[in-house]
Amino acid sequence: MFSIGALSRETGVKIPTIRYYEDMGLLAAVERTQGNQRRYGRAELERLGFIRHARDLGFSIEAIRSLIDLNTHPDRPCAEAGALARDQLGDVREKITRLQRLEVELARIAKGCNGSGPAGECYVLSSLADHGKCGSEH
Amino acid sequence: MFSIGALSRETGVKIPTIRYYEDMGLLAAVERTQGNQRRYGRAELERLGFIRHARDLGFSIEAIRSLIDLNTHPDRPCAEAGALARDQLGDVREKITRLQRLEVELARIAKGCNGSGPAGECYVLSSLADHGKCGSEH
DNA sequence: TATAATTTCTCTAGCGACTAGAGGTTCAAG
DNA sequence: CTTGAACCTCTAGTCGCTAGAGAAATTATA
Repeated sequence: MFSIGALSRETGVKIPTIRYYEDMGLLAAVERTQGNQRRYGRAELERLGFIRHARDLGFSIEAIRSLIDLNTHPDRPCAEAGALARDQLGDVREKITRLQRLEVELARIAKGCNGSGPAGECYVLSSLADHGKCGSEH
Repeated sequence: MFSIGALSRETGVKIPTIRYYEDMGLLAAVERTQGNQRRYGRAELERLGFIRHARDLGFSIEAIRSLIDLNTHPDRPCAEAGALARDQLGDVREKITRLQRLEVELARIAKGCNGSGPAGECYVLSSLADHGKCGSEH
């Protein structure tokens, strides 16, 4: 039996976040001591690990709710889980593409500034004022 | 003289967002008609373009405040603008690195699920439950 | 000029995923 | 049995917007 603090130490998830996951319905409302304090068991430790791992991979709370739902119904087909993972992968790839375009522009802009001149001649500032200087859309 | 709606159409920035930028101090509080409606000129159009461009590149409102500050004091050294751009570039590169690690893991996880079996045997779900299956940290 | 349609005004609240703090209660060690 | 750490609930704040209510101003048409 873990207190919320012990669970937090075990999993690396902060205490208010654990309570937040309970509010969001990702963690069940566990049993309490007579003094109203939460007491967790192995099952909750594992589920919290699952949640944390999914969060680290960028899944939304909403998506995790679906994943947990599947996880607790092992007889249901797993196509939905695969779809969620592929959606997430698509999102990540989109973000990477977008960020790489930004990287190119920012590198170009940052390189143009040697920091020695006055702001009136600064390439960073003039680049921001004039989108036309950018090589691509962003 | 533009109304806020005209400014919005010109720049592609939504009306509530324009008012938000004013609240945040990025756009000056412009003159009003007798009926209290905002009227903008060329200067605001350009500044809003600057803001939008910087936002598109991922600069925070806070960073943009500094950039605008420099922009309106052309006599000051531009080293700060360069530093802000390099910070932003560093942020973007960090995000890219992180997302690329996620991409690898997600691709591995998603690939393991052909969607035909029951959730009880789903590779996506078991991967989420067991971080140890991951090739690297994330 | 009268009226109707559109735009604008301010203000409040909501999004996602937490995080921080106040003020009070319970637990565990000595 | 006292002390201090950990816990409880609740509210509000973070960021960068976005949506909606209800009222007032502006613009277009008859």
